Amino acid sequence: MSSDEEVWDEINVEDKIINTDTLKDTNLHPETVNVEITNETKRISPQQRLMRRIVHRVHFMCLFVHYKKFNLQLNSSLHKSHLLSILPESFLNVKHLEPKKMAVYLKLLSRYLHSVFKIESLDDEEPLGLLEAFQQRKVYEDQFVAFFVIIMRSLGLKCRLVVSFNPVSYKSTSHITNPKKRIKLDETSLMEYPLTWAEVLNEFDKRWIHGAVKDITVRYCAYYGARTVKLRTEERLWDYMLSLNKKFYVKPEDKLENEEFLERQRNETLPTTKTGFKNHPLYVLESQIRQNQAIYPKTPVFGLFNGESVYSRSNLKSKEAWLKEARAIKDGEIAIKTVKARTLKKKAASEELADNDTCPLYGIWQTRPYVPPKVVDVNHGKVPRNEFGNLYVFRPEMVPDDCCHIPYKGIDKIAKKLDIDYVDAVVRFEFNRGRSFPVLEGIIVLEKHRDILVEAYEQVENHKVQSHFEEIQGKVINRWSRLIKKLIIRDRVNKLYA
DNA sequence: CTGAGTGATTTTCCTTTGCTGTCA
DNA sequence: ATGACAGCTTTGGAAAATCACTCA
Repeated sequence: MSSDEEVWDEINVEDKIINTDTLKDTNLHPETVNVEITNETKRISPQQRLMRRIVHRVHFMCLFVHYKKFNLQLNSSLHKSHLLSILPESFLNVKHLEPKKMAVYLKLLSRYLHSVFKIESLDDEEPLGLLEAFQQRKVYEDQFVAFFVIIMRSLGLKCRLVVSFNPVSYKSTSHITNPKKRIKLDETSLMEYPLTWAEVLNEFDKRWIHGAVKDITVRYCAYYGARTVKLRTEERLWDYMLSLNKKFYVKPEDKLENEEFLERQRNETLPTTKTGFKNHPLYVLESQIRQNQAIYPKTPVFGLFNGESVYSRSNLKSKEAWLKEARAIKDGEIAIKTVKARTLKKKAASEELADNDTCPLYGIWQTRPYVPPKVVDVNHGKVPRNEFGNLYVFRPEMVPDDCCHIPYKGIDKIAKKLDIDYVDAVVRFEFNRGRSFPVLEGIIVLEKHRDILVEAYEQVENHKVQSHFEEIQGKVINRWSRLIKKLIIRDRVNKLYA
């Protein structure tokens, strides 16, 4: 980690991206040059902001990948046997200890490991690998924690490597030039759980890496909702990285912990400042309600802040936006709010429709899960379709019963050839030339046709690959035979006339 | 030092079903 | 002939967030 950081420290983000665009802007207003220059120096330019964001992201991803790999190393049986070999016998019997005894045990183990390994800082030297570090009994802090985790895991205890990321922030230069770092083995939280922990603690973002990856920040931040969450700049990137590692089942201890996290969030004390309420994940003040938000129901009131009631937050969405989440508006529901809608330019101005300029918004309590259209008769039936002759499949659950989505390119032609009824699948909308257009990916067919279609598709694809191969093979053979014929001719000519 | 307030600037939100020319 | 496909052009206005600052 420290090596990563050194690398980042060397990059002076500010200096590299000053280009002519910013100068051009200042020159546009010669009469206000002074103002412009002070603004220019005080506020970072869009280019700088972009660069910082990229640096932030790359740093974040490097940390993520580094620790994921690091953690995988900790399961190696070689490391396990090495570490177990230096452990006194008294440490080996650790299963089924009471939480309190466990805490004592962990303290002793930690003390013992400290006596064996010398912890070095990583200032100048190239860090040693885990194996060399073990042999030389010299480790840096990450490795010390790693050894702890290895021992725990080889003794059959569940142990996480907890890593707190502190990627360079793009919000303030001080973070880029002086990243503060604090790594320590925290033993207090070990007391609370029968599970064993090793953690590497850092300033705000705390992540769990353990094959699967999990965000456990809530446990460590007192003001998670009011403060910490807002320091996150790349929530979408994080969600994406997590989704790559998602496990498809929830282990019992995870379930328990997830509940604990929810509980912790709920129990977090109300923010004490107005800014603390701004964009708080749970609470909202009526005066801060946004255009696409509403307070419903008006109970419970969580408390008072400056004489204002504190409510829970609920977002409103348009019918179309709900559909993208596979939810439909219940019958007879009336919009909570109405906002101005963006009416796209009609082809002819005269066709302008008057009723199109508002957008009704609904809350989640006014919706139900989307029910896809039914196949009328499975035996002879056709795939249902909407007024445009296709189907919305924004989410997997939006595929009608007895139907399936085959997302292969070119599969529609095969279905057509086999005379199988199908409809195009609309997976999202995209904007182009000021208008939105559906993006089609694959087709929807009756479930009973799936196998025959996929088989046919594979055959066609195989055939394509095969014929491409044969084409190339033919060319190669042709060239070789021409070359050899010509060589034979040359040889004969040489013999006859040389 | 902290948080409310401020103005300039950036981001988000809303929407929702082509056209044309080229080439195999 | 037919159909696949690339290139086209790149909404737009309002509201809210964000940033970098000031001030109490």
